[in-house]
Parts: sequence; structure tokens; C-alpha cells
Amino acid sequence: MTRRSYPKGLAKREEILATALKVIAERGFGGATLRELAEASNLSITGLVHHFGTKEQLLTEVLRRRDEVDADAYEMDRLPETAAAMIERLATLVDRNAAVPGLVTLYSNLSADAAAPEHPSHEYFRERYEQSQDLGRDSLSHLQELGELPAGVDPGDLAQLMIAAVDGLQLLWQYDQSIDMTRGLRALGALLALANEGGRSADE
Amino acid sequence: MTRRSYPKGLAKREEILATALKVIAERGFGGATLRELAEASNLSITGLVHHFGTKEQLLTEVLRRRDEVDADAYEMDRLPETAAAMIERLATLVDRNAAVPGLVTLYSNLSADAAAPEHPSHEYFRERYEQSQDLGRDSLSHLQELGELPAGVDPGDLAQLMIAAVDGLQLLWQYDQSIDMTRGLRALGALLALANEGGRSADE
DNA sequence: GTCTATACTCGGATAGAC
DNA sequence: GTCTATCCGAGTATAGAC
Repeated sequence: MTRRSYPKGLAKREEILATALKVIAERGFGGATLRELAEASNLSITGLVHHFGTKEQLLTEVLRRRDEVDADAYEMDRLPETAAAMIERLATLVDRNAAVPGLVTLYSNLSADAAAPEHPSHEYFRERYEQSQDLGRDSLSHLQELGELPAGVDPGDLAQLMIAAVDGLQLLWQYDQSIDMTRGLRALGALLALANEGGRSADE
Repeated sequence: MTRRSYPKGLAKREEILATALKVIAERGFGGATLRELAEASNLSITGLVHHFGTKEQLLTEVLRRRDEVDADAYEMDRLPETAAAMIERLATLVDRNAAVPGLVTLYSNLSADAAAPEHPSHEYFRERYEQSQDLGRDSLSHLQELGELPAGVDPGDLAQLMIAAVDGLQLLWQYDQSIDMTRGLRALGALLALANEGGRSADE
């Protein structure tokens, strides 16, 4: 894409993104208007727009930033060696998100809005989901080869289920923050473990 | 609440809701502005507002209508007798939704927006999720008693996972309508079956 | 009790000066 | 690269006609 053009504006962009993230984290998604964000950056609205084009593009960049940080935490490049380990990685991710409710709300709202194909952030989410599905499928296939997962289930289907569960739990959690999102995930983990025992005895 | 007051306006309300549903189903969620909906009902904007108060309340009523229809399809009052049957009920629901993309989009967007406690539709969704969780927990407990579900998993946790999965799959599906949402659910169904075999042999 | 007209707010986007 | 000024679209609030 035509991003990151001149090195001068880049520093300013990063500065704006950092304050935007802080504002959203502190004051919640409600404060994520161009006016509030501009004010927090000591800039006019047009100043912001000059750097990011639209509000949505700005917010997308905020999420993209979080993705980069999360990618390290999840250890994307290492396939998990056990089903339990995979679930725990997801649980860690989800727990980290729970510490920043404003970002969770931003994510839920933007991902719902951007479902419309014309939406400026549509491509971002489409790619993101595609990558997540690929990663999940690869991880689960790997586990299947290791005998950590029953052969009867399709890794692609299960990957979709997991991604959907993570997104859905974050939505549910916004309505009742007493919910521990990791419990739902670990319940799935328990099922995976039991299913593997069951499948194994059927194999032999 | 102070709804359904006079029997005269009730008919008009129903008429408006029906056209709103048709507009959203045909033209998608993008057309769900007060202007479009008013036009479709041959009414002024204030005419609509008079009947429903705010745009969100109108849209909430549209969803509430669908809930009522779905409640019959799901057979809420009958607890499922097998895990597979429970999964199939969810699959049926999700398939019916897939036939009306506009409503799915409406649901995703409104449920994300209404996560803010001040939002007029917040209570609707909060109650809806609460009821869904209760129903899911009861169903799963029942299955556990029947020996259709391993004793090791918590029905409440699993219910949350299922609800989250349904919502999440609907979001995912909006980004790639070639996805068959029922596959994710059936993958979970397969896990439940395998886990029960595994758990059973451990019991004895 | 039902509806309309008008006017207001707020959020986002755009044009053009400096 | 940043601002001032302006516009537009969407939702809401009020007064009042029938």
C-alpha cells in the first residue's frame, strides 16, 4: 500500500498512534472521535486526517500495532507441541486483552463495522482472519501428526471454531466483565484432551 | 417497560417493523438509517421516532422479533437428549441466519455498539446473553446426567464457549461467505462425542 | 393519539490559505 | 504540514397541526 512514505511524517504518525492508544485505553472507545483524538495530540482534526486519511484508517493502525505486540507474545513462528499449550497461548492473549477494555471494544466495533466490503478497514480484517485461520490450521495439523489431536476432526474447521470463540468471548465479556474468558477456552482444551484419549483407544 | 400501550399504535408498530425487516434483509444493514426506514414505511422520520423513540430501539425490536421466531425453531422448552442433537439445533439456527445476511450484520453491529452500558440496547443484549447462558448450561447439565457428556467439563464454561462460537462464526462468515458456519459447530460436536467416549472409558 | 415541520447537535470530510 | 472555515449527513428534541 501507499503507506510510510516520507520519514518525517512517520515519527509524527507514531506519536499520534501512541497517544490515540493511550486515550482509547484510558477513556474507552467512546472517546475515539476525531475531535478527542486530535485534541489529545494537540492537533486539529484536519491535522489528523492529513496523516491517516480517515478515522477508520487511524483506528485500524492502532489495532495493527497491537497485533504486532501480540504476535511476539503468541510466538507465531513456533508451532505448539501440545493441545494444552496451544490453548494456553490463546488464554494468555485473551487475558492481556482483558487488561485493556477500550481496545477490546475498539476491536469488536471495528470488526463488525468493517464487515461491509466498502469499509476502509475491511481488507485489514479479512487478511487478519485469513492469516489466523492459516496459522490455526497449521498448528492443529501439526498436533494431529504428533498424536495430540484426534484424527477425526478437521483442523480447518476447528481453527475457525477457535477464532470465532475468541472473538465471541471478548464480546460476551464486555457485557459481563466478571466472566473469565479463559474458562471457556480451557473447557475446549479439556474436550480436546478427552477426545484424544477417546480417539486413541478407538485407534488401537 | 412502557411499551405496547394503545392497541391502535400496536398495529402500526408491527407494520413498521415488518417493512424495516424487509428493507434490512433486501438492502443490507447499510440501508438501516432512519431516513431509509421512514421512506420505506411512507412516514416521516419523526413519525418513526414517535413510535420507537430512537433508532436503536427500533432495531432492537427487529431483532427481538427474530428471536421469537427462532425460539420456536430451537424448541427452547425441550432439553436436548444427545449432544449431537444440541449441536444440530444450533446449526439449524445458524443456517437460517445465513439466509438473511442483513440481519446477521445488524446483529453483529448492534451487539458490538450496545456493549457500552449507556447504549439503549445494552439491556436487551445483556438479558439475551444471560438467558442463552442459562439455557445452554441447563441443556449441558442435562446431557451430563444422561451420560452424553463427560463429567470433567463445566456446563457453564462450555455454554459460554458455544454462545461465543455462534456469534464469532457469524462475524467470520461476513468476511467470507463461502464459509459454512455449521462445520465449526459440528467440529465441536465431534469433539464432544469423542470426549465422551474417552471420559467413559476412564470412568470404568 | 398520530403525525409533521423546523431547528439543533455532533461527527466526519473537504477546500483552500498560510 | 498545519490551520480556519465550511459543508454534509445522521440522529434527536420541541412545538404544534389535525
